[in-house]
Amino acid sequence: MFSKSCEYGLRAIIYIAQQTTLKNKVGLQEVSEEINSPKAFTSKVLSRLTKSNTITSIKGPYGGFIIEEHRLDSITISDVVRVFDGDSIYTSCGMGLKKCNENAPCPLHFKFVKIRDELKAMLESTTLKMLVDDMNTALFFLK
Amino acid sequence: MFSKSCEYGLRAIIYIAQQTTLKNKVGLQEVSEEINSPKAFTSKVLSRLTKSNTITSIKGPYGGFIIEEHRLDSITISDVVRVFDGDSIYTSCGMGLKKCNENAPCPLHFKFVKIRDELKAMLESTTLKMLVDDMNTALFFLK
DNA sequence: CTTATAACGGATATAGTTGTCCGTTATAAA
DNA sequence: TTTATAACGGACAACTATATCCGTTATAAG
Repeated sequence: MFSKSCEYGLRAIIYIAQQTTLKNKVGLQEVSEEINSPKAFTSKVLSRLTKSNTITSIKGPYGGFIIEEHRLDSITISDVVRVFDGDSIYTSCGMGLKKCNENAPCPLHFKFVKIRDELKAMLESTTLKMLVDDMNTALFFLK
Repeated sequence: MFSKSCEYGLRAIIYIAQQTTLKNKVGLQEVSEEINSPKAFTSKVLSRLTKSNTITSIKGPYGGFIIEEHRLDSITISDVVRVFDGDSIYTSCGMGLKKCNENAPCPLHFKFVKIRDELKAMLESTTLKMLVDDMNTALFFLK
């Protein structure tokens, strides 16, 4: 469904979001341990989130990664997915046709669009804040 | 969403199904032209569909590929997807956790399962016969 | 039986993704 | 100003998916 980069990115940003609400700044080492991901690769992943202005990085001693708290309810899962995988998940044809739309549909087009739109709605309506709140009321895992 | 192999496989089998209802046997050359896919690679794809007993191949002159007509309403899109991509699309975690289920869920698990189940239901309920019938009542494209 | 045809299958090439390594840059603390 | 720390960034390695090439096998027709 999503690329590995995107999967690590989702797990990482949710962990950072959670720690942000606890006023903790976290480093690469800690993130990769807590989400069980390869450290060097996770570094690239976090850089992409930083360059897309989704998270904030602080260099040097006592540095790390944070998310500005007021942004937790404006950053959605869809935002993160777009950073890594673009919008292909929302637009690309199920059977790989370059040009497939309601005017020139593949045989699966209309059934596919229905599911795709629901996925899109779910990802766009789910914010980091909602997920962090969920994690405070029940047990969820990131590794 | 699906692998390239799977995408070619879906387009190919729908084309073969359509031609089967017109009593036509089709060859590799024709299939790859009609679905706009690389010929040699499509050969591998069709071999997988043959070895999984989804389509039938006939070697030698006047050979080609067919689908036994009585099977058109028992072969689903899901069957084809499983041949190429297994059942990962139905079972794997959205954020890549090896062990993610309702007892040890990732933060997206329950929202994800909802969409996944709808996708599964759609793919499992869509038969080749339904798609071929659709193609007789409106214009659909395979390339 | 011979020939032409078309699927089959093994080997190899290419591309993209995932993953590692290591030196550089920024910066907080002493 | 020096030192230690942690993110950054470029190069490269490994792996997987995609794609091609070409000889082999089966078989229909003459």
